[in-house]
Amino acid sequence: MSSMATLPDEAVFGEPKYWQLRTSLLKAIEEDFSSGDVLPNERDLAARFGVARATLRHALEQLELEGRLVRKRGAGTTVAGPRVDVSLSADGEGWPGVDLRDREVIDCATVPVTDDFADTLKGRPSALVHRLRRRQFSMRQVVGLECLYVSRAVVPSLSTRVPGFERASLMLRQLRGHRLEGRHRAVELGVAEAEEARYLERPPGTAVLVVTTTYTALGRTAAVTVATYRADTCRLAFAEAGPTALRPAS
Amino acid sequence: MSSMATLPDEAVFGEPKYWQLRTSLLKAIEEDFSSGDVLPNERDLAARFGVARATLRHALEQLELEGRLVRKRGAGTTVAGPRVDVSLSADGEGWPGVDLRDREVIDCATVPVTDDFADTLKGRPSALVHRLRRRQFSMRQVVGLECLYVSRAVVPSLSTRVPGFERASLMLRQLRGHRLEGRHRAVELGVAEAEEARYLERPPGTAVLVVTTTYTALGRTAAVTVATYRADTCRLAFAEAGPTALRPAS
DNA sequence: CAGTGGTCTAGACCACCAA
DNA sequence: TGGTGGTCTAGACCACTGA
Repeated sequence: MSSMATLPDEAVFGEPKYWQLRTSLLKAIEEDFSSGDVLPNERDLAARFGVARATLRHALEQLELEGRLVRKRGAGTTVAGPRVDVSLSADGEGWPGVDLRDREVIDCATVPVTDDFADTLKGRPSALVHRLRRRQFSMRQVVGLECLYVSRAVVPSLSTRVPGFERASLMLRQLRGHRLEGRHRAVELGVAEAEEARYLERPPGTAVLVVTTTYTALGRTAAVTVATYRADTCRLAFAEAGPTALRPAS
Repeated sequence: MSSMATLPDEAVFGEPKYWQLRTSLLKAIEEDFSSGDVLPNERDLAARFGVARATLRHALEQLELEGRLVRKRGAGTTVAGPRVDVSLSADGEGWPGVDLRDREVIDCATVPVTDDFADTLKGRPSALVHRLRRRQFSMRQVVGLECLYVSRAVVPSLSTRVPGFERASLMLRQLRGHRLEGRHRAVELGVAEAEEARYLERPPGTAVLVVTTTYTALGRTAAVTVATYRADTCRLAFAEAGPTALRPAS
């Protein structure tokens, strides 16, 4: 605790106060705290460092973004555990995964295409696509939200009579029946909108890693998934597997 | 401009003001502005929306994190262009890339291992590794910083007489001489520390996408690269290439 | 130099959680 | 119900950019 009592005396000029504060706090939580420990409340901490609460909060925000702290309204601020590895290549050898471990179907329906995919995914006769939304867990914690759009050119019809859960596995089975011709992935930073945020059990505006995967089959874009993972608690792992998967050095 | 003049009348309760503000601004910059346009200054904007400047700034911070705005101290706030695609699989079929297009060598030296890699990378006789730091450009803009650590078990010696630039390509050549046995990648969110931030031409604390790649050769961890990309302006693309690269559907 | 975004303060009130 | 983090305000000063 002592090491977090003060700011460095010889203030590094040009370094904003909130950044020095972050560094001091980071050192403190690494040395004097461990995963799950509760930090003093913001007002006390601010007083102890001799700064305004807003300044202290600025530092805490940084550390939360880095996944070092977990703050909960009404409760308190605790030291975070190490990030959870989310494997993106487990499903990886092709189509989206079907295994139900750590996955929960939210809904599966046929809906109008959202603007972004209109050009790549739209089937001829109509502008409808199948949409499967799933929530992904790891270590019993919500880590991400996965939204899979499937073109009707690939999976033409889907009975509405079947409940969402079974419709989901029906769709995935049909999808896997096709030969996958290509896949493309992109990762970028985003923020969770209201609904998304609720599913992730976080406030709106939370930073998320957005993984967009495009699947090609039958010579066209057959499906697209947009998966968002909590940036504070997740690390995305692309295990490019064993020796044989790689081209030998030339 | 008119659409950004006010907050929605029927304030969605439970939605914080800064979030409504973000949404209004986002709509405005999508409808009434285009890439490169300059926004009114923060004091004017705050007044126009009838909020405190801090609240307005909170909204702008969100939009900046999302890559929709670019704010520059002393200059102003402008609407950002689309994110730059950084291909991580171009080098991709194996060892770190050697091509010099869009790459600038910062330095190449033999240094003591940094704590994090001590266990995985350390060679027997000493705790020294080779370190190559490069800056990566795309469209003439700095997008990332790449730091490659190479075990001395794989590249034993490296003349200090040769200047950094040539030493770099010498090292890479030796590295590529080995057969690559495996590779592992992870992506997570981080923030740029002071020095890192300078290279990226951003203030400290800037959100970055951290890509950690581990290379296996000679039955051990031969090299590790830690690459950081500006999260606001970059999208990481993993082109998993053509049809043949994928396993046929079973 | 005037104008911009960046930092910091001191204080208020609110929404939520746990005892 | 008391204490926590979350939001918001009004104002000050600083550091930087560009004409």
